[in-house]
Amino acid sequence: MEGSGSGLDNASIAARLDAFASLLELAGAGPYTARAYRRAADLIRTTPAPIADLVREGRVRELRGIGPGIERRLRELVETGEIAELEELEREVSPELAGLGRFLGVSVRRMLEIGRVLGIRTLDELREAAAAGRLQEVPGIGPETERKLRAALAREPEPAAPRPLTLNRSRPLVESIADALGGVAAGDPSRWVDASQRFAVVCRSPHPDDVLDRFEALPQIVSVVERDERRALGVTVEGVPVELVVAAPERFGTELVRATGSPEWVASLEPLPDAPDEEGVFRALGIPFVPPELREAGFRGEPPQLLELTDVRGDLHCHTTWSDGRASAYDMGLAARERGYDYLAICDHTVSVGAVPGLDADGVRRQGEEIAAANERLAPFRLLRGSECDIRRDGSLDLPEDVLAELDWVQASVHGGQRGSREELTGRVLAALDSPYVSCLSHPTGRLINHRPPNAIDLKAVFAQLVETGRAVEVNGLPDRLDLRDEHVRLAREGGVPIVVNTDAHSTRGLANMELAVRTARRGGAGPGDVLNTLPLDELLARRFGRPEKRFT
DNA sequence: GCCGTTTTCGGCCCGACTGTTTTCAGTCG
Repeated sequence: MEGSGSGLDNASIAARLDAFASLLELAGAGPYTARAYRRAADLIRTTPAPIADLVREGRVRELRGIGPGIERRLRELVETGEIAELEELEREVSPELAGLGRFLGVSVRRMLEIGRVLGIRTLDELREAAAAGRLQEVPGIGPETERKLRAALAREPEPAAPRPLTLNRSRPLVESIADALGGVAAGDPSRWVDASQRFAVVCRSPHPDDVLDRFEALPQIVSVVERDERRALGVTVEGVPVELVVAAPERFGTELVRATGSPEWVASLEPLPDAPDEEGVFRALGIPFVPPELREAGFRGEPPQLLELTDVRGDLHCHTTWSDGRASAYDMGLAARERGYDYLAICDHTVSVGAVPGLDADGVRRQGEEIAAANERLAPFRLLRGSECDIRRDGSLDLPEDVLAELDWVQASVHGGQRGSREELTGRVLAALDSPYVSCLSHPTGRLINHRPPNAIDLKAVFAQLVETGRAVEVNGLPDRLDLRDEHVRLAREGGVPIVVNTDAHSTRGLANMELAVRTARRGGAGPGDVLNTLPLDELLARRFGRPEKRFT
């Protein structure tokens, strides 16, 4: 609301851009044009930066995603209250229906087709038509699509909320600002929260005005929406709010603990004593130092010994050009050796994944020859012959037993049919774990942060089966997976399931995501003793339970 | 229409697959 003299708040502006996007798309504008308007609308809807003010100040283009074209439309909207071309387009089609497509998950074109066939122009009329069972009158809509549309119509629209940032974006965001100000990154990313929403930087200075001025002048800050003596709330070029706290030197530790911990955890320690550093705060509280990853609601007592990145001796899940990776097995091995590892398991996809190139039995064997040759050049470092073997719809594995038996390490994963029922998914995974050749279950819940919810799988049942047969479960370090997530790591660890921290790297750079897997494991309280790939290679291979000798003797 | 550690043009993932439907949108890594 603040400062919007024209009465145009961000939500209204975003709604107009969204409508424009839909109608431009319909009018035959390029798909990238419509996408650009939608992205700008999403940004404007969720940022606390006052867009109307930024337009008047000529600063709106500092936001990433707003260029000269959209700025022109925004200026028109702010100055005249409308976008003339949009009003023109709206004479021809129902803007309400056009906008609905996005909400209901169907294309604008189909939405308007629904309106044309059923002779309706508003959401209320659409609801009536749906209730009257008329949706199937529209060509291309069968019983299944009707069911989905009715379900979507029954949902209440969710209030706009900014998408949380995954760690590959959230950490650089706070770190770049902290570095520029000589401060320390805080907020959710400092605890390695997988989907961060609260961003903060804490600086130490007896002259807060200087720091606050520098913050306002940073190139990555577009707008400062709140400022008082020692605190400011700025909005970055990504539209994300970042809190700056300038602590007096004697209270730096206090403010850092406050800005790092989750609100619930901080509240449980209040009042926080003054101290110049974090250690001083914990000392004054009379409790042991708590690593940032554990500063969550409910944490009490003595922190366990946590896994360190340097404990990890190898990575047990990566891809190569044999499937959808970008580097050869040799290059991946070289990069892993440079990271100080002793081993790396090459686990390319198998054929039934479909959407990516996958290996069949013959491919796995030919790759084995390449890996053997690479090992001669990499020794004593060792590439392991592995597979990310798909768990098919019927719970069977996507490679024949004799091929699986040749491999050193088998990750098993569900790829297709992830929206199946709890019974289906749990059954599939348990059936796959029946095979003695599976070493580790990959990305068990299949979630993709901001894209796909976790599968309906009974993790407790799966964990019980893993414990019984001594197989491991993965913490996948891809920033949008982090699967198992923190709370499931805790569940696995408490159940005695061996954990493996992996990157699922598709390039040599991807191997760096090990830190995300390690931090996620730490958030779940995992120590080196819980994690199999802290072991030397011979011990790791000796720990592969469930091999034929165990099963068949 | 926007953008840049492929920087002022050429990408912006995409192509096979699936379910539902009979032409297309969603899914998957």
